[in-house]
Amino acid sequence: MKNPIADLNKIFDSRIRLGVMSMLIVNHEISFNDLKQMLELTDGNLASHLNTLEQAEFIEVHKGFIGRKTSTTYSITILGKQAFKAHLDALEKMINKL
Amino acid sequence: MKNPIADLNKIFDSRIRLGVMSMLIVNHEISFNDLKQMLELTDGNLASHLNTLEQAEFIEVHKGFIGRKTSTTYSITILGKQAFKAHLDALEKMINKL
DNA sequence: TGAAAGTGCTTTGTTTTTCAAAGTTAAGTA
DNA sequence: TACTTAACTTTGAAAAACAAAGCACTTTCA
Repeated sequence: MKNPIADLNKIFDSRIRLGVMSMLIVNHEISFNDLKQMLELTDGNLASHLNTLEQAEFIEVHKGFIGRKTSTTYSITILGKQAFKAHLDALEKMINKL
Repeated sequence: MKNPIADLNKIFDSRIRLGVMSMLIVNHEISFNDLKQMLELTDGNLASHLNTLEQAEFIEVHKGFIGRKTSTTYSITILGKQAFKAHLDALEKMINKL
């Protein structure tokens, strides 16, 4: 039998990063603030997880405005989509031995 | 909208513990050694994760023998089964907004 | 105009988690 | 008696998670 966890992506071990990715798969673009509120995180905590995802090139940042207020939004990259789907597939495989 | 990660169990953030649980859901009883080999872990690392799961009362230990050799085996508890299933449900819900 | 509040960070420092490696105990084997 | 295997525990180091505070900038409100 094969190691069942070998294909799970270490980056997605984190509930928070998993949450960010799942939100970004559903909504094309989400603001920092919305992520913060939905996931109930402090600024620093969220920022560091977003940073990890950005380093991995799984998400992209867009600096913009809403009216005249600054607004930073995030979206998933193609690479991120692939990695996330691969992770979900691996999870599914691991579990569907049930 | 509700916090999508609120129902994910922190204990299952770990790939390793996730792997242990998924193996124990499939196979009623597994030895330390088999887990070690399947998940490709060092003794200490596996032992500590098993310990975490045991503390949470998600798994049970059975000290026994194979022939005259000692053999420690592990099995999932009812609580563990519930917690794992709840976690998988939460994951599914989170993801099935796709 | 000036204080307060919001956005999106970075910095700081603590706590927690993760691991590998080495040591340990107890039993089995050559 | 030495060596091996099983299943740990201990140690220690590195990485990760996190809250809180600070910061730069802007807008809003009294």
